[in-house]
Amino acid sequence: MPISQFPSEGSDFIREIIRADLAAGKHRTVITRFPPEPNGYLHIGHAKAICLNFTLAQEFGGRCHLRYDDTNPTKEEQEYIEAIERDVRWLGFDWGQHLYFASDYFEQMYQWAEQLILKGQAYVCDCTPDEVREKRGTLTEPGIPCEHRQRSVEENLNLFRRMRAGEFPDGSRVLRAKIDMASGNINMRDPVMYRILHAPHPHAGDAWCIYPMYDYAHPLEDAIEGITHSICTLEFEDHRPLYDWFIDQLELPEPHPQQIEFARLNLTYTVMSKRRLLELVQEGFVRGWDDPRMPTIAGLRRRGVPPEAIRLFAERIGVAKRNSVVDVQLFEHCVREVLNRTAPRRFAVLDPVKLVITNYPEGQVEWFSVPNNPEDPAAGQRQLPFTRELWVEREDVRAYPLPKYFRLYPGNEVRLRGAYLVTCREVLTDDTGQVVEVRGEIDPQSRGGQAPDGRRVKATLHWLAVGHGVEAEVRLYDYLFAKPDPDDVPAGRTWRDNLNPNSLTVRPHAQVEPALAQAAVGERFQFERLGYFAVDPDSTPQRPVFNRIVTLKDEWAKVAKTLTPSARS
RNA sequence: UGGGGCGUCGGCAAAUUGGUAAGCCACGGGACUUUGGAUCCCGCAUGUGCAGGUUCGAGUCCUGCCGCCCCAGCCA
Repeated sequence: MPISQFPSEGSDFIREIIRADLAAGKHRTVITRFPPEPNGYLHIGHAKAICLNFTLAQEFGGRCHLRYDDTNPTKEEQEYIEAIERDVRWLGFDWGQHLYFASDYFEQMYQWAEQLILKGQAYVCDCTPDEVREKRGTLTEPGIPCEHRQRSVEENLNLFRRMRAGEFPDGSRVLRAKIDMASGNINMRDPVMYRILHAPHPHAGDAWCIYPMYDYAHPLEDAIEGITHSICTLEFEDHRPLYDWFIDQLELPEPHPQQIEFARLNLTYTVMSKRRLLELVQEGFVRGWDDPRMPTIAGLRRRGVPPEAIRLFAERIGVAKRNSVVDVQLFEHCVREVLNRTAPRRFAVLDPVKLVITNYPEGQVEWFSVPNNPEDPAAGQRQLPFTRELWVEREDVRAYPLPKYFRLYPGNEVRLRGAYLVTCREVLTDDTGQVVEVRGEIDPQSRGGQAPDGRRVKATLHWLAVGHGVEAEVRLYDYLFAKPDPDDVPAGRTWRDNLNPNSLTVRPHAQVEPALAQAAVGERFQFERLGYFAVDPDSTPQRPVFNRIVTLKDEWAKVAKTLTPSARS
C-alpha cells in the first residue's frame, strides 16, 4: 500500500510511527481506541485524546473504538457511561458499531489468567496489602519474594478458581504475575493481576467477584479488538514492558498492539484532574459537572463553546512527549475563530443606561437595517427600531473623559451603529457619581450612521430602543482560578485558595433584541462589541438566560489597564 | 543513591533525519474599519539546558555535566 495516499502534513511523532509501520507492512490498517474509565466526566484533556485517536483513524482510513475500561466496579457508574457517550458524540465523533466494554472480555481474560498459572507465570498470593507493599522494596532497593511465590501450579489453579467462586473475602488474596521482584521497574515486581471485590458491576452485574487490574486487562482488551496503536499518556510509559509482557507470554496473534505515550493537556487558569474536578462539584464551588466554568466537555457545551472549536484547538496544540501547559488564550482564540464566522450578530445592553435624544420627536419610530454578520453577507440583515429614548451600555458613558476614551462624554460625537451620529450634551449623575441618564443630539443628516460631510467618529456604539427590548439575565464568566497555575500558592495554602471569587458575574437586567427571547437553548450569538453568548438551559421565553462564551478582543480594556486604578473608577 | 521520560522564542510546537532555526498563540507597531471586533502588513531565538568534541557544516552525531517530570494502589 503506497503510503503517499495518506496525509503527510500534521507531522508529529505518532503519525511518524504509524506511517513507518504501514510502510514496513507491520499493519494493513490503523485501529485506535478511546478507553475511558466511567468514573467521572470527560474534560478538555480527554478531548485532546479523543480528537487524536479518532482523527488518526480517519486520516489513515481505519477506525476508532469507544471502549469503557470498566475494571473497577467500586468507582464506576452508569451515569458516567451515558455522559461519556453523549460527550464524544457531541464532539463530533462516531464509533459506529465499535462500542465495547472491557467487562465483556472478563471470561476470556480469566481463561488467559489460568493459562498463565499453568505456565507457572502467575500465582495466588495471600499477603495482606501491607505485606505486599513491604516486600515490593523501594525505588532503590529490590523487592523480596514472599512464600506464596513458589506455590504449585495445582494449588494456584485451585485457589484462583475458588477466588472466582467467591470463597474468599475482599482483600484476602490476589493473583500475581511472576516476573521479577528485583526489577528496577517497580511495575515488573510481580504486579497484581486480579483482586477480590464482592461488588456489583454497572455493566457486568453480579457475574464476578474478582476483577482484573488495568495492567493485565488493558493489553488484552487492545489485542482482542485488534488495536494497532494504543495511545495513552506519559505516566504509562513505565507500564509498557508489562503491557508487552502479557501479550508475549500469552502468545497472542501478531501483529501486537503497540502502546505509544504522549503528554496530557494542561491549561492555564484551570485544573484538570478528575479528583479536583470532583471536589469542585461536591463541595459546591461550582454548580455541577456542567457548570460553564468547568473544563469538562459538559461545562464547555453548556457555556456555548462549539465542538469545532475544541477540535481546532486539539489540532493547534499538537502532540508531543514534553510536559507542557497551554495558554488558555490559545483556546479562546480557537473559539473566537469559529464563532466569528458563524455566530449571528445581535444587540444586547448588559448594564443599561438611558440615552435621551433631545432633538428626536417623542413617539416617532424609525427602522434601521443592520447586518446579521459582516463576515457573511448571506446571513442577511435585520430591522431594528429607533426611538427618542435608547438603552446604551453603562461602560460607554462617562461624565468626564479619560485619555484614549472615545465613547460618550459631554461634547463628544459617536455613532449609534446603523442609525445616527449623536453628540453627547449632558451626563446626569446621582450624588454617588453614578451615571443615571445621558442626553444628546443626533445629526439628522447622518441617517444610517454616516455624515454627508464625511467626518469620522472614533467610536460606534450598540443600542436598543427603550420599550422595544426584552429583559434577560446574562452570566459573565471569568477564569475559575486567579492565577495561571492554581498550585502557585504560599506554603500552607492549597490550590483552592486560588479559586477566583469573581469567576461568575450576573447581569440580571440586561436588555436584548426581542427575537432573542425565541432563541433555542444552545444557540450562539455575538452580542456586538461584547462577546459571544449562548442560550443557557435555564432560559425561558419570559426570561432568556445567556452565558458569555468568550469576550471579543478588547483594545480599550488594554488601554484602560495602563491607566491608574483611580482614573478607571 | 533504582527504573523510565523530557529540555528549541513569554506559551504551544516544527525542522526533508548533519545542510545552515516553520507555523500558531501572546506581545509591540502600523494600515483599514459603521463592532476599540474582523481583516491586512511589520517586528518578535546570530540561536536550540550547559561545557567540550567530531565535521566543510551540528538543534540533529559523540562525551561529560545541569535541570524538570513520572513510578513504591489489591486505582486507571
